[in-house]
Amino acid sequence: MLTKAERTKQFILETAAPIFNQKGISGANIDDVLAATKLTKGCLYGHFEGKEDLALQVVDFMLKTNGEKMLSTIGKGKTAKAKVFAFLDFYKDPLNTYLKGGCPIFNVAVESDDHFPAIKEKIADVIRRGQEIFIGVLKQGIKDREFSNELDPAVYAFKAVAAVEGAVIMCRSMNTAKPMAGLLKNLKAELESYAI
Amino acid sequence: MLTKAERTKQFILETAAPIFNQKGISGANIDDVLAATKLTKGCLYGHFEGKEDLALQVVDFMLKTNGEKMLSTIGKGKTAKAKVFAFLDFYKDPLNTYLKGGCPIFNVAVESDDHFPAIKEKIADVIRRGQEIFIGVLKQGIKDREFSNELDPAVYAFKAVAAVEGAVIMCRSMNTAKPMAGLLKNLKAELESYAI
DNA sequence: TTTTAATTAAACTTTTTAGTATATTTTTGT
DNA sequence: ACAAAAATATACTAAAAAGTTTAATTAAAA
Repeated sequence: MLTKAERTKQFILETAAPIFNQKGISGANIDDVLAATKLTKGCLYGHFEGKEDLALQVVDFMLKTNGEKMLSTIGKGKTAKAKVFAFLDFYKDPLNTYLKGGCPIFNVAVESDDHFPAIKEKIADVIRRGQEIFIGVLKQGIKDREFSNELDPAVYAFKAVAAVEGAVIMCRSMNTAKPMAGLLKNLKAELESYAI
Repeated sequence: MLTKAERTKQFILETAAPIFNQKGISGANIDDVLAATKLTKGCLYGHFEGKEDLALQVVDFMLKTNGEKMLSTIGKGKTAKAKVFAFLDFYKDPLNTYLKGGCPIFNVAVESDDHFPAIKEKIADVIRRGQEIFIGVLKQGIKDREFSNELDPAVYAFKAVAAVEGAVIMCRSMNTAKPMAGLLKNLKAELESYAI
């Protein structure tokens, strides 16, 4: 069992995550977190060195959580096609993401791009690992004769992620999930066009 | 000719734009702008009411500039296909965007999503108008027998923008333009598969 | 059931950033 | 050349956010 301190720290991270995901690292502030957790400064500073430390750990928490959810989602698919479809459907309701504020990877990617090099590198790692996994699934699908070898795993994996994530941002801005549905149908149809 | 005041204001906007585009609205600060412009507070506050006013006008400036560049780019294409290709190539070098820091539309979209409703609405308008134009080009292409009517203009337009913009973010994070090349080739090939 | 760990409460200091004021100097358009 | 406009220099104030301190209280693990 977790100690009280560990549970509190976890609770802070869980509560701070949507705040940072929505307002960004620069936009979020300690008082927001204190208000949301209803903890005091003394307590928060007992668990984190300061805002920078908190921000870093919140980012780590969001990436870890996102990775787990994603892996568990695609893990449910037995075939390569099922895994890809599961991935595609992960953000099928972009207005209502499991973590308030959209996809943390891309939110943090945009903000860290130019002036948080350490965080940027973490995001880059996550993206690269995601691509490797996606490509691996597609290659397995080709090996298993699920897909023809006309399918280019690297290109499809990159396109699928870029398109879905770009779509999340567009849909959230326009406040409509509609175009996402058409996109997912299209990306699924494209994959199926390679089915043997 | 512009008055001195108008030229200075324009200069401030031009200089502040990359700062806001890179650091975000929350992350950018007045002193950054003063340092970059080498102007004094008295001067800056003579042209803008405060940071919020500056941020708003910087966003307007970025969106206007982006729109002009984009329109002029696709305007160079004579055929629908050429126009779409021109759009696709707009961010073919995502590490080196005309405005430092990547695409301002998506950067601002991500940041404004949850806590700058007025700016969010501006971005949504820009995205909607962009989609309308893109769809219009594709419809014209179908009308002109450039493309078969199997092509779904709304779906392709949305996918192309989402994918390219998502790719810009991914490439910038990973510090490589490589996957963008594969994506563009693929999106072009897909469009050409509808050529009559 | 202690005693150790965690948390609160409240009043602070510090730092950063935004914003103001004004007399002086420089530039511009006429 | 001159009056108006623009920008500077300097020295502020104000506000917001970060971070500190410590004694008192509460809750948890041994």
